[in-house]
Amino acid sequence: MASIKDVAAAAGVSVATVSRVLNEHPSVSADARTRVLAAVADLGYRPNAVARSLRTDQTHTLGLVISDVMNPYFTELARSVEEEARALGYSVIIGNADERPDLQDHHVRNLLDRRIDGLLVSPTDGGSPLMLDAVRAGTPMVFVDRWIPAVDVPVVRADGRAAVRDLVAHLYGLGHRRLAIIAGPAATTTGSERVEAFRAALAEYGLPLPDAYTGQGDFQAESGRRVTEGFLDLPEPPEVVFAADNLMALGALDAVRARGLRVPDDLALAAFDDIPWFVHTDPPVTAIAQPTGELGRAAVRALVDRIEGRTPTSVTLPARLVVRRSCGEPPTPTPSLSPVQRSTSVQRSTS
Amino acid sequence: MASIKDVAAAAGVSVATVSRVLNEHPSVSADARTRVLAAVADLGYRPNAVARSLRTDQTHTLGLVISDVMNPYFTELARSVEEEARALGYSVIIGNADERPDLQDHHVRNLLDRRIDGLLVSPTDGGSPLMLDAVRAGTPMVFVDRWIPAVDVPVVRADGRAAVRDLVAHLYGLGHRRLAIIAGPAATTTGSERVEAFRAALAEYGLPLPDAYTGQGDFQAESGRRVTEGFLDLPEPPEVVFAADNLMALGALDAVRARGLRVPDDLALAAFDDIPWFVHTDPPVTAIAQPTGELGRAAVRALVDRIEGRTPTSVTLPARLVVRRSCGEPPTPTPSLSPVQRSTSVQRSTS
DNA sequence: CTGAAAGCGCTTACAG
DNA sequence: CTGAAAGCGCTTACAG
Repeated sequence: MASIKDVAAAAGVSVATVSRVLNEHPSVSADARTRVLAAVADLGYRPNAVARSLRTDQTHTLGLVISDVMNPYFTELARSVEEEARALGYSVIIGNADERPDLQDHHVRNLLDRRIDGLLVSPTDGGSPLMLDAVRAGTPMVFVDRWIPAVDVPVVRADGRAAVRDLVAHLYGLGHRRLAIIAGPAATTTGSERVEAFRAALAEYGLPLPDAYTGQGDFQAESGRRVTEGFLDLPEPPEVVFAADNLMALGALDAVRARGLRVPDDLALAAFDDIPWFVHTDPPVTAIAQPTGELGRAAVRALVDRIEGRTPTSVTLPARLVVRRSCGEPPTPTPSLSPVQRSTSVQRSTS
Repeated sequence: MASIKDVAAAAGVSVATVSRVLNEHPSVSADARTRVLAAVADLGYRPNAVARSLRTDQTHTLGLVISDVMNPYFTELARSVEEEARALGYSVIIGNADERPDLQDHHVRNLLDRRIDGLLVSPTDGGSPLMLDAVRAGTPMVFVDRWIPAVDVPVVRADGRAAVRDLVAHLYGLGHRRLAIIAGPAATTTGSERVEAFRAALAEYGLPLPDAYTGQGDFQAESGRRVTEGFLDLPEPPEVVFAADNLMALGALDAVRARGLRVPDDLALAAFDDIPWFVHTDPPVTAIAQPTGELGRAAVRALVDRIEGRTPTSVTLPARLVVRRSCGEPPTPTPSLSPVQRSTSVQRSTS
């Protein structure tokens, strides 16, 4: 592969001059520029980004460590992150932690070794020593979706509290009184926040959240299945289950179906995280939607601000309830033709 | 950040010795090794992968360019690629082409500039000059899923022909005679192969595939919707639509639902690519499943073989039909409890 | 406007 | 077993 030396030789100039035209440095004669450009085209020369990074100490690369790529929410997040980063001149390397702290550390270490300019992370746990060290060492970092308390890092996330309250109001209005939750790991902020918001909202209606109705999941489908089976085995099963993420909702759907029961007749279901497929499940799932794309973009902007010396700011965006059919909602005659706005933060889904 | 010089100074040895213990070179005295290791731990030293890459001319990194991350099939492929690569000591950088040739080129160029050791690609089109040049220049490359004919690059893919024939037999057996297809882009191998296989299978039953029943899609949901609407507007609409990928099937589902019609009663549906959600849609979708994880792993093994000087081999794995309910299949009393093996390559889905 | 030279952080023949 | 030195491909003050 041609190097800058080859180009210099072909153009009859020094490597310094080649470098200058490549980096659009103003002081290069028109003549030199033309000859260099011709040589570049001729040799099909492409600058070696590795060498450039070593010299300039910047890689123009962002690391993104997410908890689970197979989760459509995170896939969409990753997509919007890459888009915004590309628009700002950065590329991104994704590390998939699969909800495993050890894998998360593996990726953080790998990314750090590659000297990425900054790190976007949605922590799987409460924060490993490695991650804490990285922050302390001054690595530009921003948390997305999930965060680690007591660490001075900007966080970009959705606040689901209002939407959870809307959901509980919706369920109560539908006549449900025995509400259960499949919670995420308590070590994650989203895991604990969603149970707390749910519990608080229930309290507003004088409803309890007994331990038996609080299942411990891990944000993966299998745990949703397991917890739901436990609920169904109870002497008095709940009337509705709220899954703290879309994958656990999928597991819940599985569990109900496996017993030959039906949603919502035998057990109603609502989920945190809205995804395209929820429109097409049987029945369509009532869910809380996050402004995923906007979260990804805002997170990148914050990180790039930090990297480029500006002051990054934390961002909190609202989530909203999307009502469909999985909670025993009265059927809409022509669902696709009459979208009904229920309130500012509650909307009936179209299609 | 501490460099190898700092470690050398702290351990009272030369940088060469530090490098040797880091790379587990045998000829280092036990004493030197201990002192170096202590210094490394002390300083929290981590080798700079950028510098190492520049020097050794290898990045231990694989590039993966896929056509669409939001497509669950490719998400799963990416996941298995990363897993196998990690097991073999490589990391992977994913480029999402979003079915856009220009974006695909952007990523290929970016990856090449970063001097990745090898490239895994699922081409969006017939092959850009850039990609062809890369092959010619000797960049280790392997195609996954889709490939470019007339280019001497190993390809790892699934052969869907037998499964498509099984599908047509299944549909014929169900009484369907007017079968339509939502095809993928003709410029992609999977796009053209699936129509051809479908047409050939229909021919075996003396069934035609009229132009009106051949809709041109682009593997994205929106095109599935548009094509399906066209089918429904026909004086004599088809009885069943076969979508050449899961996203277009989703669009088809949308279109049918938007008209207040139902699958399979008004229009039956089958899809190429099986994904977890198809079990939970209304109705569960009959689909052709690829051995996605195995494809990803085999592709990585082929690429790493090529990189490390062994001879890579192309791999073709069979796809198989998974029968569910979207084609008017007779309902199974307890679907989850009685999985029925229909033939070696046709199975009735559990759950 | 241009080039010679230093240096980024490593690895690795070479000599001892 | 160990170190001095060269060199990977760039960028960038410095001098002219």
